[in-house]
Amino acid sequence: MSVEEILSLPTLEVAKALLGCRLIHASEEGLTSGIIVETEAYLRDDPASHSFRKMTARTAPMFDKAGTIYVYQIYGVHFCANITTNETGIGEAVLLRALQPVEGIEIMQKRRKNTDIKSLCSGPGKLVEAMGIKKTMNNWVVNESPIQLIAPAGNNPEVHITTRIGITLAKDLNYRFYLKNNPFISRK
DNA sequence: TTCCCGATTGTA
DNA sequence: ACAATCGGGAAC
Repeated sequence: MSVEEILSLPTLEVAKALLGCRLIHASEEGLTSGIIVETEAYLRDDPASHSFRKMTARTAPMFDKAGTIYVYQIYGVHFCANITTNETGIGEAVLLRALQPVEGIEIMQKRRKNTDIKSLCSGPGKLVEAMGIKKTMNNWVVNESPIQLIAPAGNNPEVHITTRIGITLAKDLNYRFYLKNNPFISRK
């Protein structure tokens, strides 16, 4: 399946199909990339979603076309990155929660001040920092910017589905997806 | 304009 | 177990 095809799927399917895809950032500092190993879906009728029942200035990127990047600050400390899904006007997105580092590991380690490869991208705030994703990249579009996405060549990986992490509303929905037995996910 | 709190992380 | 830290969004 091509990236274009993946991004045209319903949000929950995108969250699953993004697993195994390669995320690349060709930055000024150099190129970093990793395999997406963990995601979460946020839907429009989902109380835990920033887009729940309304659009605001902050969440506008979630309502843009599929492939738009939504970057927001959390806890006043960290940033998280989402890939928007669905057609323009529908506020849904997939949160990138963990990557398996592939290229530019030294650059990631420099950004993260951390030498343990397992801890480089094992969380939404961690991967954003390691990949050099900035708030200014909010509204960028995948494959129309230095942020690139490449679909996997091989067959379908085995996927685990669980409840989402760190939320209180709608905490029982099984909207979290990760690659089974992958050591680079945020939590077991 | 005030107030509350979160899709987290690193340290104790 | 808990502090760090700040902007969005709702309430007043």
